[in-house]
Amino acid sequence: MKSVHLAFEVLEAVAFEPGEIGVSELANKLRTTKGTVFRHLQTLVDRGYLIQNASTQRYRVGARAYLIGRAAAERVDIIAGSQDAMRSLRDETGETVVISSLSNRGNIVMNTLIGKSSLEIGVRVGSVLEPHATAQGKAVLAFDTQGLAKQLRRRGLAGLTPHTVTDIDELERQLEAVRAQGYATAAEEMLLGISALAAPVMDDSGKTVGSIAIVGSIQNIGRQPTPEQIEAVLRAAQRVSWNLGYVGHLPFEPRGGRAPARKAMG
Amino acid sequence: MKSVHLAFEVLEAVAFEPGEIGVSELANKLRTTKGTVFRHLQTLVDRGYLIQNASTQRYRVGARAYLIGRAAAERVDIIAGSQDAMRSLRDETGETVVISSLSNRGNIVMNTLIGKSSLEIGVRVGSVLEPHATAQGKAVLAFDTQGLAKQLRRRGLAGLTPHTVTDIDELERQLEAVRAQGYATAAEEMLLGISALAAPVMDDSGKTVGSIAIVGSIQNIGRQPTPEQIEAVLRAAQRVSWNLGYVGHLPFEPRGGRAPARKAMG
DNA sequence: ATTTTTTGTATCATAATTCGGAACATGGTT
DNA sequence: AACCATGTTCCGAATTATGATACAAAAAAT
Repeated sequence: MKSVHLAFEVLEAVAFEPGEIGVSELANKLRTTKGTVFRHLQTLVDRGYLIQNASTQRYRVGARAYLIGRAAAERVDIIAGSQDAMRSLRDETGETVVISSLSNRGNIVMNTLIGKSSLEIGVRVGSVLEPHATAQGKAVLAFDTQGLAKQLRRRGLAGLTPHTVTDIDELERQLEAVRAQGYATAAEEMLLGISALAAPVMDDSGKTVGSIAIVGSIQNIGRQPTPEQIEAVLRAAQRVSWNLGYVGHLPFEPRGGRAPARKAMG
Repeated sequence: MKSVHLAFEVLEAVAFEPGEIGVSELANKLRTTKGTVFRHLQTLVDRGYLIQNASTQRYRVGARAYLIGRAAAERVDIIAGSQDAMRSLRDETGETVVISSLSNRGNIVMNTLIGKSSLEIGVRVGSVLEPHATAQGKAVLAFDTQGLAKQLRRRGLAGLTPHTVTDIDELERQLEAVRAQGYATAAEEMLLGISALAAPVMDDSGKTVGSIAIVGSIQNIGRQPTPEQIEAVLRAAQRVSWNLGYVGHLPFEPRGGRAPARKAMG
């Protein structure tokens, strides 16, 4: 479905462009001809997904794109089902809360709630979370059943900071620990000074569909997070999963039963 | 651009469907064949705009549609520029606030903020506002320069309640009043018991691009709204218009404020 | 001012693409 | 077991999108 794919390429290129963009610029960004891009822009304007600035003749995203996004927000389960849990988690921990969703395009940041610290730490919605260098990535990898971890062996692990796990066997060991604990951490593995704590979110079929995480300064979320932080994240993940129809408990037991791993480490 | 149009028809049909929908149902809703619809569904799933429920094999809107919408929310001026004014207006009046945007598909509800009354009155985002039977419609008609009012002559005015204005000349007289006052009202003209008060929103070129309105019970927003309500709506409209780059004042003078220095947004 | 470059838009023949019908597979219902 | 409705696959026909070329107008450069 070539033309449809191209139409969406055009839509996305314009939508994610800050400001406006013209036909020519788009054409060689998408490696096509001006004529083709022009035609696509026209139909998208027709449909209200884009609008053309009458004076500059350049294009920007339009109202209809916003409307289908709103419709989606009500129906994409992990968005609708995480609203309350996000707020609770933010209030309990004070940290920035990040929801990510696993799609065929990777583990994508879907929603965020900025923490209370005076220095605001955020993550851009829509960005792709590195599987091996983020807490969210590891939380999802550990409980994934489609063999995502296998794919990493071929690709290799890029080192983003001195703390990034670049050895695949070391990563596997960490994933084993994540499975045992029910949560994943990543301290300064993506960006120096920033740390995260994440837990997986499951849907009604028990499949891992995303994660909920807190992200903050390494000063607030330590290499070994506090039991309170862990408990709060696990509880939030459980709540969201239940909202998605997940039955039973996540691999951990948030309350009673086996306490979260809290070994006295050297 | 036939296939692209159809692709968006499919996307919209699925996105605005409450719950999930199947290939066959979609095919005769769009008057096409199953094969064609199926192919389109496939490419949309490919791109992440739709997802297929593995167990029911039916389709629903997906994460990417949400992301596009989020990107649009930041760049569609009237959405981004009305956030604060909406909240203020809601707090000042206690009523439900509605933002609408004028597009080639009509005057569309883009965003709402539910009022404080215990009986919640809302308007569905995405719905089309009747030009002649809503305060928002009249506010836009009165200040429109593209001859939207002319088009109504051909179409005629459908009576939705006993209070709907169905005479085109009477409507013209009302529009004249709207131009003089800067605001429009519609008491029980769309739905008995419900009343609204709206003011137009202008962009940097001075064109009317939408409206901001309060909607509520006829008990709270009377046939002749209070000066406080009128003042609040007018001030909100002025604020939003300024945020869109509109220079100078709307046709009224809210309270002797002056326009801020023109500043590019984004 | 005048040329040069770059922009958005229009046209058109070719070729690749999408379409639609029919056939197949599968699961649920009668 | 037969039936019905569903999602999916296949393939020839022809509609449809493509990209080269051309044009107008606005910037940029001379």
